[in-house]
Amino acid sequence: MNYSVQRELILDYLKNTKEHPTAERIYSDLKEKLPNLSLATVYRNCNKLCETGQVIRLKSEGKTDRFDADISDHQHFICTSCGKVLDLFYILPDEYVEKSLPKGCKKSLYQLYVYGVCDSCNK
Amino acid sequence: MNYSVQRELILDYLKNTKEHPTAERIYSDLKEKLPNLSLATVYRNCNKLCETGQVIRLKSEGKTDRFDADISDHQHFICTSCGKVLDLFYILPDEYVEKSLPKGCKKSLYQLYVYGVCDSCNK
DNA sequence: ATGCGTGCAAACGATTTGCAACTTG
DNA sequence: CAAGTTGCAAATCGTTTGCACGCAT
Repeated sequence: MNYSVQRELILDYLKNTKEHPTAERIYSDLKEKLPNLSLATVYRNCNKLCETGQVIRLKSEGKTDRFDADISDHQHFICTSCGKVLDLFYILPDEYVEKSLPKGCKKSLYQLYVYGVCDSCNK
Repeated sequence: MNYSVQRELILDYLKNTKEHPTAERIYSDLKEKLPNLSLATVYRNCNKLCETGQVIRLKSEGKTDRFDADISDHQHFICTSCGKVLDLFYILPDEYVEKSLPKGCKKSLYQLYVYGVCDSCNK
């Protein structure tokens, strides 16, 4: 994989946010620095970064996927009211998950989504 | 919400399968009994059944969502090779999940997706 | 020089919507 | 009769792809 300015900036952007942004969001925010960035490039790079394991793709409440460059062991809370995604530091006990797998299945990773209403929406 | 034959058959169909079918699948299978069923009707009814909590919508590996009328406390294993979705009977300890929530957040439900390779794909 | 990455516009595929006709209560 | 539901086709929207050009190695 060759170096590219776009990819570097996208990864930087993702590493410096806690927002779990959509591709569209990454695109519009980076457009300032890279005026002729295209949305397709954002998608292409996010996909590559996912393949290399540097980024995680999240299925959020709506239809739009979100991206996260925090690849440490953590899960997500999704607000069903505003759609916001927050980090959740609940770690599942591996042995138990392992035991509950259907026969013959090998697990690679898991994602836990907790749905609910966030602090600000509760008011 | 009024009664409708279509909705009843869709719910019946979902209750009698372990396949976690896509809308397309429900549509083509029910087409035999209801020759002029339309895909839009399947989506409309699955959405309504989700709203009333009788059905759960699953974000699967690919882009197509799947539906599940088993609303008991269970989770899902997704095969990254063939896309199959299997039930997983691992129950998260509620109190721990509760404790890990960001401040002020109220949880309603959670979904755990374990990714990996299933028995048949392992061979 | 060769191939990888880009921007653009067009294509794609899953899901939703507007509408007129038909059921349901 | 009023409101909810349907089938159809068209619209929408997130995401991907083909292409010609430019940059990395």
